[in-house]
Amino acid sequence: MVEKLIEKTGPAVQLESAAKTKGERTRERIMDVAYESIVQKGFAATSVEELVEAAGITKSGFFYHFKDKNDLARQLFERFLAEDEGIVETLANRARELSDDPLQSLLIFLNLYAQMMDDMEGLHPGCMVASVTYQERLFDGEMKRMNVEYLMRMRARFREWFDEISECSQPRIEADLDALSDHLTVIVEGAIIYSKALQDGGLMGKQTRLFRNHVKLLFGA
Amino acid sequence: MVEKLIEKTGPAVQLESAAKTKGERTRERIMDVAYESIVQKGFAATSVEELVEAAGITKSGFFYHFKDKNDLARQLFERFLAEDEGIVETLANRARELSDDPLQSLLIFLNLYAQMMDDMEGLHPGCMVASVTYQERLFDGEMKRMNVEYLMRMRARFREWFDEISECSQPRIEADLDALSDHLTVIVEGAIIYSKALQDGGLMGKQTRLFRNHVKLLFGA
DNA sequence: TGTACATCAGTGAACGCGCGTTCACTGATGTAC
DNA sequence: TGTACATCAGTGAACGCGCGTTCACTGATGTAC
Repeated sequence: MVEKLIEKTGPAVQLESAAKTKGERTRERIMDVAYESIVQKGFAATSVEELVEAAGITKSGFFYHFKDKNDLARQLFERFLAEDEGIVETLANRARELSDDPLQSLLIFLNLYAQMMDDMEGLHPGCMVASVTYQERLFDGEMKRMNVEYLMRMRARFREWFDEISECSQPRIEADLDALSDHLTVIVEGAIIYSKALQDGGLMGKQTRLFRNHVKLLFGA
Repeated sequence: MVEKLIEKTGPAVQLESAAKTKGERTRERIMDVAYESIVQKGFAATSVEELVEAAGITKSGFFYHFKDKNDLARQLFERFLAEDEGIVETLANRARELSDDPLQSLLIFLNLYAQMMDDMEGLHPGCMVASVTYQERLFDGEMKRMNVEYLMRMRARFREWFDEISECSQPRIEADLDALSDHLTVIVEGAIIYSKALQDGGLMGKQTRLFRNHVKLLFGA
């Protein structure tokens, strides 16, 4: 078992997931059903009772794994943010490999991102951000801080990218690069709400491609 | 009193608001404090108790005005949708008056809309859409239907505008006009979440102006 | 103008249900000697 | 290899609190005659 793990070159998260104990599996099962329920009904409307029923344990079993209900929310949010940033990181790296030109690589990235959304065709982890934001009072300040820091990292990432692009090609009209750096996240968050309301999973990919068009028009030859 | 009302040329809603009875004033006071609380903490986290305390009545007084808690949500959502569409209608009409060219009038509209957001600098009624969407299970199907119909009317409104624009000036690159018609609503919804999370009211106006830039780049000379 | 009745706009107390949380206990698994 | 102990991963029952909701009642205002 140990030898097999050492052969792996993946991140720490993979090592952990391979060496799951019974307790860890249960804990993750709770988090899985909780995630599903929270993005669909919101945190307040998700009861511990229904979670433990879906996870096949008792209520007290839940409190063995989580200090209280907020603790579950915090851990869920943490896991989601890590996943989401992992995806963006992966797609960004792939896009960078496919082109040396920053504009081209961003356009490739946006295509990859939009494609991923098309494939998802249902729940997007980004729901969590909106969920947390709309019920912030329920959660502790730590979650709010995590949320802000996540958004700032996203902003910084795209701001850098746009700075690189600006060095090569100048924008067709004056551009607010800070606002533009937030724009993708804003669009994705909005598209999630919209697609949830209309029950139309194809919307998110389309909205992302509009942002791609925008960038293309702004910096394209 | 009556003569004064007849002189008014405003919409029916103004006539109503001028002839408020005591009960209607209380009802609206409840709705005002409820609105504030719901967009800040969500519907589930807003208790009837705190609402009646803020409104200065007793719990039973609340149930004199509303059948149950969902009834409050439904009435609030109805009021919000009417308000929001009123604003869009007003700004659109003003923009149409200021220019005969559909592209120019849309650009003017977007400026007016962005300016309104700058002035608001805090809560935007659009919060309600996200609030409802994220807690849909709590509400009845009627609210969901209202939400969908609202979004479809917004889509249709902008779709028409873009069709007009397309007749005059052709897009610089191929454009998905349906997606583009949703784009403003998507951006506004996303920007509300973003600005709530970051406590930065200036974001919504900036994000709206990005959409304006997008349209300008796409159809501009 | 006064009286009788109806409606409006609530009050106050109580209820019951579900929720998050606790606590004493337990069988299974792991570890030391 | 067997025994003693510790930790893991829970169980089951109970609790108390707050919430939405109900219901009998009431003072103030409006209306008919």
